Amino acid sequence: MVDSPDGRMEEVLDYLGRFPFLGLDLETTGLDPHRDRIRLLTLATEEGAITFDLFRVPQALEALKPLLASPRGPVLVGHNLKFDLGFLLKAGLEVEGGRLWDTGLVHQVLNAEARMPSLKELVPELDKTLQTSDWAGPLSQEQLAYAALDALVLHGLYQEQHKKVNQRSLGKVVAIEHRALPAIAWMELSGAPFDPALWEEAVAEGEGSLRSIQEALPKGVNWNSPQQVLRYLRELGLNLPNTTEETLAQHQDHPLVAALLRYREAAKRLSTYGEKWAEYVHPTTGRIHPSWQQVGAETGRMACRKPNLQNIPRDQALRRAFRAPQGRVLVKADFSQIELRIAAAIAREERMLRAFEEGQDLHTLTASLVLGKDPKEVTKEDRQLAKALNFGLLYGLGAEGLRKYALAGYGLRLGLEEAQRLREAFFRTYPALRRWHLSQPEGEVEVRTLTGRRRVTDRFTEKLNTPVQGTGADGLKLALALLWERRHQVRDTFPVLAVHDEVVVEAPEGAAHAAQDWLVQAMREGMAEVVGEVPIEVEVGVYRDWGVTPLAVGHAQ
DNA sequence: GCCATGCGCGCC
DNA sequence: AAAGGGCGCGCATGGC
Repeated sequence: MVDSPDGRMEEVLDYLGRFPFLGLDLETTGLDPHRDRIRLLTLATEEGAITFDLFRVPQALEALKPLLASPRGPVLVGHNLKFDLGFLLKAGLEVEGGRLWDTGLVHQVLNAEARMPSLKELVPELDKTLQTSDWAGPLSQEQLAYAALDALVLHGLYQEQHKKVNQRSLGKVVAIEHRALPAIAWMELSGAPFDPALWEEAVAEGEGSLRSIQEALPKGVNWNSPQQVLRYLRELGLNLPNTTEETLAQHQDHPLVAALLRYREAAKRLSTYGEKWAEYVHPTTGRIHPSWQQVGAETGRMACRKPNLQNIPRDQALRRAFRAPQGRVLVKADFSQIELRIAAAIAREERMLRAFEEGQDLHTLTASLVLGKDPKEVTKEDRQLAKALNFGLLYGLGAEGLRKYALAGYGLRLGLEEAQRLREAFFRTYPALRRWHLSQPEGEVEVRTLTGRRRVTDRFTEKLNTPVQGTGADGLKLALALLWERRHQVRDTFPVLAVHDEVVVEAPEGAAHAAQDWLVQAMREGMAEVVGEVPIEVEVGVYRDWGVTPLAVGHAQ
């Protein structure tokens, strides 16, 4: 326990610096790095733990900088390090990802799990009752022992996980996760800029349209209840299997069904994207700090919660509420058709690869090849159809599925035979895709992304989708990692959103150009590292807000 | 009142 | 031969 400033600090640091790895754990006065403070910082070696009481020795943090924040040094082992990094970052201590080992993330990578387990789940004998005790006042012996034990158990876990990572050849993936980790902590701490007044405007308009739609619907039925809707429609003589948009879309000619569809859209807007959002604005930063889940999907994709910023409607009225503060801008960049490129690389589909190399529009190409038209004669509708073919058939959609998918997703009505014919034409056009599908083994197998991320599944469609979606996630994480590692190339610039194939950063208006280059280079290099030979295209623009009000547009290949 | 589940739908 | 995949959240419902 280090609870008084004395001359031993240098000695202690010297001692700690000689170990290959250190368990790291913070006890804080709360969960919010913007409001709460670090009380204890524990570093554990296999010999024992040293706990610094930062209330009594605040200068210890500064003294620990050379040990914790230099690019080289002991591996820092912790559980859910995003939490600790948020507090350390807030305190001005920047840790490099190459030195980290997060037992939570590694467990998720080892088992392809979308949820991070608690440390208690990995070390059942651990007693967590003190975790939520009062860490602001005088500390009991039990509390001190708890802080030390938490850090100590990490050693055993690290050894165990390290072995499994090597056995399953997951070293590369684990490295990607650890390099991305500081960037994600950074993004969460920074938060997204949000203007509640603009949001409220959109909400008010939504309320108006909901009211007018409600007038077209009979009273006495809860239109939010699928059960009641189904019963009502049956009384009208419409016997439907369910009330999904896909089903209802086939009866749009019925005025009540049409009104119901409009009601659903308006109601969704107001329930999920309504008044509640004011609560998410942080009282001190004035921004929204969602919880980014680094391994949020079994494929390796990220997820986002409380609130989810990855499913904001594309409606400009809502997106413009994500608005940079005065004098600042948002730079938004996204990968163009990234999953198709990755699929083409994995399946070695020469025709697709050639099209990408020549800079062709793949949806137009598919339309022209499948429909036997000159590319110049491909209509907007043809291209829409090709989009449905490309995205649906790639991952194992059947003819019946294609019909529904084309109708629900693209508003296109196809007959079953027509769908069948298009499906066959698609696979004749891209024979390597067919071979890729046919080459999938039966039963439970492991599938991997191009970086080696692993998932075990027995489902055909997951065998196809996981390597593609997961490789995209790997490339995006490498891009985020590069932003962190190259953060000194820019000033006052940081990531605020990551949406699967899109990254948004915030920058001073005068530095927009530099921020754009920084972002585009990281995205190109990050993705290029995982896909190899396929060209990567990144579309980028500078805006006041989330892609609504442009200042300048650029293009980089 | 709390909690789990199913349905439905926003995004990629 | 056939099989899109991945999330989070709000509401309704039913059990306690």
